[in-house]
Amino acid sequence: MPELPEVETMCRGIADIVGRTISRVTTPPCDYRPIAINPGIATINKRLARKKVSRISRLGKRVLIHADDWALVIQPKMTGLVSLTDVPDTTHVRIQLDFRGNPLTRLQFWDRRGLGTIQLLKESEIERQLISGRLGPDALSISLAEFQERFKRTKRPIKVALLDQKLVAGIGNLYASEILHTARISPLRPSHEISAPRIKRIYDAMLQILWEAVEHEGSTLSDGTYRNALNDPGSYQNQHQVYDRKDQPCPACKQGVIARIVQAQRSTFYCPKCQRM
DNA sequence: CATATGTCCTGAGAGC
DNA sequence: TGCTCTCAGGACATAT
Repeated sequence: MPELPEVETMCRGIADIVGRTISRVTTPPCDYRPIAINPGIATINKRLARKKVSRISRLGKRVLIHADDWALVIQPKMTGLVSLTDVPDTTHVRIQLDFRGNPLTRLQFWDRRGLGTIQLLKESEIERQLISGRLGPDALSISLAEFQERFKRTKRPIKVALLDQKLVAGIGNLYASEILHTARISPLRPSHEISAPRIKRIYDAMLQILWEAVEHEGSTLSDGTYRNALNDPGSYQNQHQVYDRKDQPCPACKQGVIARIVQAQRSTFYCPKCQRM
């Protein structure tokens, strides 16, 4: 489940295509239902062929490939992978970019479950289509003051609020549990009831966890599909304190036992002993 | 407006 | 062994 650290790793992994000229964009034949792609592949190919990639950027959990005044926006969602090297199989490749020059370089977006999406947007449309009303500030750049302000305004449990991309962009189900464990805050606590110093603890934990996870190139879970640009797994899964560790002892307080609960139809893992407030 | 719920999708793993 | 069933969750659509 690519969240901010995994998507950031994907972006860094494809940095080599900056400066390269796209020769063509294709969607390989696929037996599965076609992925959501807008506009169609023929239009995308027409607009991007012969254009030079100017930069790569990330918006929350999306990868943006900029060329000319276009941005190809890839949203990996659950099982998507953007890579210049081998993807797990050839049957779930959803889009491929070929480049002039070295024919071995090609970028593939692979997505087994096909929940991911692909959009081609004018640079000038990014703000209106992707950001305003949809995405809050990025988790790695939001200020403490803005973070406190935003989480003061919702009554939902803090875990559920952390997943709302309109409040802060980039946190997903795995890192939300890890962040709250490091901050020693109960995932059940209504966000607006949490004191400013405790919200600061969550903010600090968010930056610490996300940056550490970026350094570890993300988390590769038991399904093994998430890989970095060299097709190696990430290593942050070895640092997980609570995620998917139900019934194991809490690594922090050594007294509690990790519990799994369900909030907003998502698993939450936490230590009821040391995350009481 | 704020919040809650349903939906999409595939394949791993559980259980019998 | 082979079958059926459940579950994983990001983000949008729709309902309350």
